[in-house]
Amino acid sequence: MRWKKISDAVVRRLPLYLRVLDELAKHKETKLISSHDLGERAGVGPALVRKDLAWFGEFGKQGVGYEIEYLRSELRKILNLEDEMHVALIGVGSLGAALTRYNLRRYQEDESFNLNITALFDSDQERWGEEHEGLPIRPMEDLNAVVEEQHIQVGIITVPAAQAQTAANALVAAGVRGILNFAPVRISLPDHVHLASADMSLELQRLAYYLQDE
Amino acid sequence: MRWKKISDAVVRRLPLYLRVLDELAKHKETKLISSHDLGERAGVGPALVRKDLAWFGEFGKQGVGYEIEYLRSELRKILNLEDEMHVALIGVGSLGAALTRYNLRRYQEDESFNLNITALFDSDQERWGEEHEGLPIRPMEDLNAVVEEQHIQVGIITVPAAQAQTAANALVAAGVRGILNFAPVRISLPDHVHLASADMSLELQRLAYYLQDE
DNA sequence: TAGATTGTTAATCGATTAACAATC
DNA sequence: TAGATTGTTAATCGATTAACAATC
Repeated sequence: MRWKKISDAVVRRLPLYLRVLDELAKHKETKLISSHDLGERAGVGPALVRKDLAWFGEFGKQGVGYEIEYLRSELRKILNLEDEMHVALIGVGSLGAALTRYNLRRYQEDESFNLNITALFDSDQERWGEEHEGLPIRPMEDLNAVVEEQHIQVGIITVPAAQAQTAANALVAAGVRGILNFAPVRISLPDHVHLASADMSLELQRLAYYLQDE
Repeated sequence: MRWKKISDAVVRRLPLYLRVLDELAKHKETKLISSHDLGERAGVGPALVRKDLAWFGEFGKQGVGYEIEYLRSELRKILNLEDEMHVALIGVGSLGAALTRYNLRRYQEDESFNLNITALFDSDQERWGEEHEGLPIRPMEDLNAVVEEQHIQVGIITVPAAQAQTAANALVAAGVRGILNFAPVRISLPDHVHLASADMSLELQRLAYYLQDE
């Protein structure tokens, strides 16, 4: 599939829409949804919902709305969630271990959740061979080989801040094309590798701002 | 302090700037930084750095730049990070426990990090009384009392998706004014309570989009 | 003084919202 | 047919960038 230059603001909303549709599909109460209703549930205006979807095709019927199952399946195609995506996690401290557990559980419980952590790495020699959720903790030296073998496309970084850039470099060198960073530092990546970040301390500091006065 | 309607886009960048300044202050190699250099390290254009800061005052000197220590201390005031902020965490599963550990460590190691988890809650009776990182796990019934006693202003939600809204409601009722949500659902809050979210699955789904073709 | 860099205004760019013809 | 809702274009709104006078 190929659409030219969709803005990131649009791409960020697609998973929100998908989540609403997943929920509705599960309950099977209705077959149809309007842009108004979908927008309300996703926290987005109705015009924006229609505009976002229109970038990718015509999925609705005038006067009727969108068929939930159909739109859901189209969104899964658009987001590239049809095939399983393999993920490597670097840094099996308590946060890394928790995310692994959390992800595995979601993967097992939700048949349509295709994002799966399949390999764990840690630089601490003491941990090598240890198992978490059935996965062995491997040395960083194995990264290249495992990424190739398991067709890993994404890496999650849960190492301390000081080691995050090194971990990112190793992932990039191994051929990963997306990185989700939990470490509280900015990491630099070449243009062809995409970055997502989940930086709790930035979010908390932002909240602190809004707690002032009033 | 009171500035009228600063856009959220601006507020989100302030912690990035602060992080750069913290780092520079630690190494003590230079006393001054230009908007160009600060922007480069934070991943933001120089004009935008100056414009962002100018919302709050005049912190630089023409021809010279910004004094690192001074700007850092001003940003800490602006972001409301001077006083300690107490945080309650709801849902002490592996993720909640990991975040507690992670936060406590940061709090202990970094003298200027003032965000501190001081109370843990879980709805599972089995866990009550159990200790994590020196904090007892409490029943939700205690929330109101503890929030008041400990002057808790922010709540972190790490319960399963199905219980996230209930947890949020309880936090709001207890008087919390900011919530950081890790559960993969949208939660609704009254206008006076601010929301931050760290939703790993949304980020991974977004990455999946960018992994397509090329 | 000459060079550098701020604070700020004006210009540009991009994203959201409003409006409406098409049509189910 | 009448009512509803899409897809899309035009209008608005907001955020970023460029430019430059002020001044250290």
